Amino acid sequence: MSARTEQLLKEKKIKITANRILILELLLNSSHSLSIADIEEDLPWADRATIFRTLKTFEDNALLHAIKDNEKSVKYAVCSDACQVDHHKIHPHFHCDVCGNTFCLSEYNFQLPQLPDNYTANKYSLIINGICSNCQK
Amino acid sequence: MSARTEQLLKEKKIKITANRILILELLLNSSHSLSIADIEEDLPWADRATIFRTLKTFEDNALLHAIKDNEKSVKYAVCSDACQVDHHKIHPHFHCDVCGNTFCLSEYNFQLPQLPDNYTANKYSLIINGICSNCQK
DNA sequence: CTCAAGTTTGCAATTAAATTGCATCCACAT
DNA sequence: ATGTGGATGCAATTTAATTGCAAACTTGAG
Repeated sequence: MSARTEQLLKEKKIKITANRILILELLLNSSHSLSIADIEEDLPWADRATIFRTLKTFEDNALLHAIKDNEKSVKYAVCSDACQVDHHKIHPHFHCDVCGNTFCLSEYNFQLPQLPDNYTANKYSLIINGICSNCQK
Repeated sequence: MSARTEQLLKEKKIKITANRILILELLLNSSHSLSIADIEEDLPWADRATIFRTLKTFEDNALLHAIKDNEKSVKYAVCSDACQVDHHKIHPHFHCDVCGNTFCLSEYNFQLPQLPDNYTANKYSLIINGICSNCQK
């Protein structure tokens, strides 16, 4: 287990188990967000329900966030440091329509839109669809 | 059939049928976006598959857009005039965590974020979660 | 080090949404 | 008026998300 993995789990007081270590490290080392199916593929011995509940635990503890891009299934990405500073605020993600990957762009700030009167916002989620650098012809 | 409904369908060269008229008018008259289940409830005699395919037709013709908020099912909203001007660009939506409704805020502009090098964007979808004016205590 | 208490896990089953096949029906251009 | 391609209804299927339960773990107290 890497120091970062251990630190993240202890910080959030999440009990350390083999599944959690492996799932978290998979997410930490991935350049893009992963679906439950993606994780199942990378950890074939792991149970879908366990993955599901592990991700839920991580999400409840603000270790990662769920992203709904244009694919059928929800994807998950670990919060970057920048993102963790203010977990509930800004989540820009880029979904490549060619490779289908979704990348976290939490370091790219944007201007929050003005809301109608009496509306209050807790969380902003921005999905940008397009073509990533790898897929440019 | 209202003049607007007829105009929208003819403009997009979509064959006019009873289902399409009713589904489109339902969406046009709704203050918030609707799921397939919502439409089924409002038009109890209508078939789920027909609603599904009707919405798909509308979406393919840029008459409406699909929104994935935090609920289980996808919702649909007719593009506002402002939105239609540049259909593929900006779609801010507000999802109220109390009543569960999702409102289209296409008239509220925001600043597009800067993208990493060699990324190109086709479409931006912004979901804002919070509390709408009706649900404020 | 050992054990109890509370969590997590694996398996199987369920829920619920999205999607499709196919035969029939309908809108509309001619 | 009519033929044709597209639209519809029904039933079934696919697929993702979610839960129940018993067994296996993790951890803190002794």
